[in-house]
Amino acid sequence: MSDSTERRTQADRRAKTRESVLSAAARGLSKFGYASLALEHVARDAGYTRGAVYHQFANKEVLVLSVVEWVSETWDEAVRRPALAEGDPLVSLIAMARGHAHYCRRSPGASVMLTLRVEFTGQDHPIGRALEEIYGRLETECAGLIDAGRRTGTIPAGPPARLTAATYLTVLESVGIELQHEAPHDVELLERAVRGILGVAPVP
Amino acid sequence: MSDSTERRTQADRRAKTRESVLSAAARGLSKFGYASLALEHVARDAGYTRGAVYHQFANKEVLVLSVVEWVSETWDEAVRRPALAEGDPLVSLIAMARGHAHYCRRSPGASVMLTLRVEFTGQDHPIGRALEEIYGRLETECAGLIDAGRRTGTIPAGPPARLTAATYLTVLESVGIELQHEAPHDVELLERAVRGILGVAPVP
DNA sequence: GAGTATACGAACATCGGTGTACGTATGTTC
DNA sequence: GAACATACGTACACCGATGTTCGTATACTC
Repeated sequence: MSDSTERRTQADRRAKTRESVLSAAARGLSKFGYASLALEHVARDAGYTRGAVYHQFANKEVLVLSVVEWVSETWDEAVRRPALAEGDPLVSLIAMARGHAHYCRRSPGASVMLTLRVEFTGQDHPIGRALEEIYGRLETECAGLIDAGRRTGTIPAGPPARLTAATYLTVLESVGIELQHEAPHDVELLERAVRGILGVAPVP
Repeated sequence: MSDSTERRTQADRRAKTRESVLSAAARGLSKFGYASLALEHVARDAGYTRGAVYHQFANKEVLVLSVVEWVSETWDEAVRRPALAEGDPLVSLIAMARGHAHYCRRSPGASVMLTLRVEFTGQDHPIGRALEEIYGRLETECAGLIDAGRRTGTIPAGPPARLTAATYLTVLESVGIELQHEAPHDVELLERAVRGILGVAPVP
């Protein structure tokens, strides 16, 4: 009988377990944050015990770092790349905002990143450093887009590109999460905020 | 000898201790959040031991609730009231944003509130409820301002006032904190974001 | 100034959570 | 199918942090 509990190969079994645990850990992190995240709860939520979790991940820190990496890659594919595929810098920045709002609707990924960032900023911790790395790269890239748009003339002059980019990203994150269950106004309000930061006129 | 360690009356002594502990707890919360906040660290930072803390506050939860109340009242006086003193609703909303940016520069209060809100949203916890209470009132008030401004015509139509207010407050909080060490661009970028959300033209 | 209340420190009991050691069951290789 | 490797569960040791108890010093009352 080809029951659902049938997992033939070990690689399959391993992959399925890791995915379940990563997903449960992501949900847990978005609700409880790192410090209050109990691996017992994560394991239960994934349908296993802590033994399985510790078999797949060396420790709590490694598990969460894996979640961060996983979320980061997912977001890259779903939001960043499609937005960058647009030709114009301004169009890219707005597309990224709208794409992010849609991403927040269906994935706890953004909540995970925000929660961890709030928890670890100002600390000296591997997870904090991993987040800084990811956000730093993104900030640099967005600053580049802003600079390009300003040279082209589609984006008016304003505060330093780096700070404008930091503001842009912070707003993306917080507003996307705040309004994640308020479609369709999430997209509308996020675009309004972003246009304001960039200094371009409101949509008509 | 009138040394600095001289505290005559008991009420004075008590008040001084409570203030020191509250202030240390606020700094600690903004850095570590609730779960990772060790009362040993707070007491040390305030110049006492845990014994003093537990003498003044029943437990960790009560201490943090006191911090929340204290921050809330401080913010009210420094930011909300002066802004509401302005006649026009739109002017009030912008004044509140600018005032908040200044508040973030000098006080960890906003960081405390953000950290706690991220940590407790989605939980059923007294601290979470206290925050909901405070933010709910503020949101209602801001929604009222937006409605008023729209009736007057200084604020153009847009998404529901309640959601617009929620977005406004989220942005206030996150941007204020993100740029707290980036004067003078903090005020500039925060005003840009807020104007965008409200749908009013960028400042010239 | 003797007695009482308040402020604070020190030591202890307790608990939730992490990480580890070990046992069992399910695949894999020859 | 026998020997081995991998997946997972169970039980235990350990640690940090909370909250409580009790002792001591400082302020108030009469």
